[in-house]
Amino acid sequence: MVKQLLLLGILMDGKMHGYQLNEYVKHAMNLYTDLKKSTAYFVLGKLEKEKYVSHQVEREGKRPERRVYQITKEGKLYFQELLRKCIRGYTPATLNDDIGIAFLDRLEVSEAKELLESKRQKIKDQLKKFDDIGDHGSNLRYAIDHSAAYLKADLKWVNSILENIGKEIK
Amino acid sequence: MVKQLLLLGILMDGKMHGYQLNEYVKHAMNLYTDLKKSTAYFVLGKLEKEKYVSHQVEREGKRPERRVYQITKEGKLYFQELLRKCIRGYTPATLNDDIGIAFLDRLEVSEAKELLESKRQKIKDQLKKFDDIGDHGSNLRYAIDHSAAYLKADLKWVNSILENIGKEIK
DNA sequence: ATTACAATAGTCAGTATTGACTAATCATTT
DNA sequence: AAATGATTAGTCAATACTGACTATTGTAAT
Repeated sequence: MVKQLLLLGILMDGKMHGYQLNEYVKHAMNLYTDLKKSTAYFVLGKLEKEKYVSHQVEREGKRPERRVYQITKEGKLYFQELLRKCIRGYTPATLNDDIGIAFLDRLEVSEAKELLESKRQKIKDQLKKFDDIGDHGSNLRYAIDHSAAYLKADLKWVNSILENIGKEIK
Repeated sequence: MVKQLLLLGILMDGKMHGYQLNEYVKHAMNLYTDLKKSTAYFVLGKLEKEKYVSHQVEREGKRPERRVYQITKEGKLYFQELLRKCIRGYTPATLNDDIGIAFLDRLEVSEAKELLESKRQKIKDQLKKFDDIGDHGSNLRYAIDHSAAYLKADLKWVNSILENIGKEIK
């Protein structure tokens, strides 16, 4: 559903062929979702079946044929609907790695510490990447800050686990 | 992979039949992942194919037959492997609703505000639920705090969008 | 005695997602 | 002239996941 919104949103700005779409997603939208090429084609196919997008076949010089995708009138309406639903609703983030912590006591304390240090380093590396991103005045700014906030929460989380891991027996 | 870890981890504490497993997940593990019943059976089937779990058929009184699942020796090793991978690695949380914000300018400011208010209320409701959870001394505490931290980050995120939404033209 | 609902145990068809693969053209290097 | 790698445009089999459905037994209400 998010992926449909993403593709429709891009096509709202004009027609595009497959490669263009995928490159655009990979470079300009990589923060929002990691949409694989094959998934993109699948979603496009679905949107086409529902008449929300259409395509014409084009060819430039001797290059292989390519499909230029275009949003339809119904598609534009559907985009608005999805957009409203997405902004009105709330999908809490899922805690990906926490399940491991639930079973932390199955490991020896020393090993657990090492592994957690490794996780912490990865979080720090990610965080550094975000610090290196300069000023995006656009509303990409919100997504960047949002991601950074999550990363900081993750860092605190690991730190608090590391602090408490030794002193279970008080 | 997280789901395999979850099921194996539960089975590490003893054999269980399907219903028991699913109820346990639903009540004790609902914070970690929302594992559907049919997914649970699917994952169990896969784990069984790989020889990480086995099952015997039991029956109590005239109740329908049921499968009692049990972790194998290889399963215990595999659990350790998954556990290490899960604690060592890091899977950043995905920004579910941010894609909507990317297209926020396709809506009128007044409507956008209303929709965002609605989202904000939902976040607040969630947050309230977490505040109402008392003291869990166990390592469930970490997951609760982690979730609450994400929710607070989400709240700040929405607030900052709401604050800036009017004054794009300066 | 009957109705209704929770407990019990799963199946299955359909949807979503991905990794691996194919294939042609063009520019650049060697 | 040959090799290499980016550009271009997808397909396909396999995997993962879910909602909707089926059936039986026990238990409490009416």
